[in-house]
Amino acid sequence: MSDHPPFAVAVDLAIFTIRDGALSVLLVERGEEPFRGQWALPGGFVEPDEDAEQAAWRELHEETGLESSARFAGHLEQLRTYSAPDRDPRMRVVSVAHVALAPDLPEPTAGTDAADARWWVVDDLLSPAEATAEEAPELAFDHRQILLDARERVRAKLEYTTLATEFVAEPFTLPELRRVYTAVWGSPPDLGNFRRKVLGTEGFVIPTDAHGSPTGAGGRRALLYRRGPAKVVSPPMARG
Amino acid sequence: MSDHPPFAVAVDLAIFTIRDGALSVLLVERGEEPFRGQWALPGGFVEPDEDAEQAAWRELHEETGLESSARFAGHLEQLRTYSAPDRDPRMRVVSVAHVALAPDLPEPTAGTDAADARWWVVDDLLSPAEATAEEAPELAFDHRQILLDARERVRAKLEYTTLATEFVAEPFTLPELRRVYTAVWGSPPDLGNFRRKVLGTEGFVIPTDAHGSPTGAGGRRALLYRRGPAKVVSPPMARG
DNA sequence: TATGTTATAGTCAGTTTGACTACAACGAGG
DNA sequence: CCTCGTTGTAGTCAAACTGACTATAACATA
Repeated sequence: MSDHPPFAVAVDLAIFTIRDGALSVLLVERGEEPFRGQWALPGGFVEPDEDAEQAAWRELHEETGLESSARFAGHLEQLRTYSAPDRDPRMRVVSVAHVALAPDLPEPTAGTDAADARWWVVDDLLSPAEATAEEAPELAFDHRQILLDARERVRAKLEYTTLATEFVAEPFTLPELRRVYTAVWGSPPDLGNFRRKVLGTEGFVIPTDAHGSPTGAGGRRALLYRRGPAKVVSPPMARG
Repeated sequence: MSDHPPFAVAVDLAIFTIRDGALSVLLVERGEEPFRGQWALPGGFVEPDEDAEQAAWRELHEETGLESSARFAGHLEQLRTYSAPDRDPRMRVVSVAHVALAPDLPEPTAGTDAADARWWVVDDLLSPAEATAEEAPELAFDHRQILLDARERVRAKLEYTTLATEFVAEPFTLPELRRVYTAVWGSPPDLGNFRRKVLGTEGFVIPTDAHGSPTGAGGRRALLYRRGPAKVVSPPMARG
């Protein structure tokens, strides 16, 4: 075994939500060098007395404006660790990236060291033929790769878990839940088969006896459901 | 954003192989404090000019005795990062754990700072009613948890990927491949259905025209196969 | 009240599964 | 060299699940 050179350890977050039917991610405009003025995933350094997950929760609360008092409804999990020696020009920084997702997150407030913060449509950011720079800026550091990995994680997890319910506020309707899949996968799952799968999976959702509100576009009002205790969907739901 | 306190960054490896029909993992006996004399996953610190994956490969070669010259046949992937503040009593160390697996790994040689190194049966180490201390020592640091997570990763990946082929040396027979599933899952998948799934999944295995050698227990000799290009199995193979 | 829109229910052929049974090929012991 | 136990291979069949539909009920809005 050799020496143990000092590293800085950071967390970065890909915070997802569904806005206007599109999978969206929170980015902050950097107010400091390096990459000043560029957009990046929110994040920060791990403090001496916390682990990476606690740091991620702390950053999540800071960036979304939900102070620790407010109970955060949603999901946070570790994605993977990025550790290329030159990923930060200043110094050696390894980043433990996390994925978070939640319904109904408010417009963010710029953090202390961020010039600005807003939601972006993920597919715009990652489309190969990048849209206009207005809609798809280059990301700082290796955050484009992190975002790619994070999107794939969420896409995959919708297949074999009940994670989609974390994207909607309770109570919710099945059409709302289906729109989550549509946003994340890019195309809607078959309506009838989707219902059959969700309702046929024990503990995926729990029916209530209430009906949703008018959507503004007419049509029958859907039943309202709550999240069930089930976590896995087996066999998985097929991706379009 | 605050300061960035210094951390040490290490990698730990859960190196799996199948020995005598049992999923086995390589442990080293620590020759240094802390946890001197206890058994631990092999690992080491990340050097200034390498990323975590490179460090993991380096440790893998060192610990298995395969020097970089010898081509390592197997698989290495990142598992997750463990960062509890008190996980190492000496100092703040975050560990990027990896899972490796390979066929036919030789008896290990003790590394420079390890008193000893040998293979252990994973299920013995992790069984709730721990067997005798001879067969199931307590692991140093949080390595029991890492090993639990690593085993679950391998179990899960056998379901929906062709990873099992990384546990056998080419060319291999289907019964050999089935023994991998038996060892990892704890019970054998149905013989006929297993063949149907493997042979029916395009690119899982490639048949050769050669037959295996006598097994010593009589019986028909099985056909030999090579790994195919397919990486995923969809729908997954059912576990037990 | 008419009309378009949306949720819900049901159908049906084709595929995949899980649990079997039958057969073929081989090594070893008499 | 013939028989027997062992192991690999092939096939069967009902049950479950899927993917692609059609039909109908329940609304909101005009």
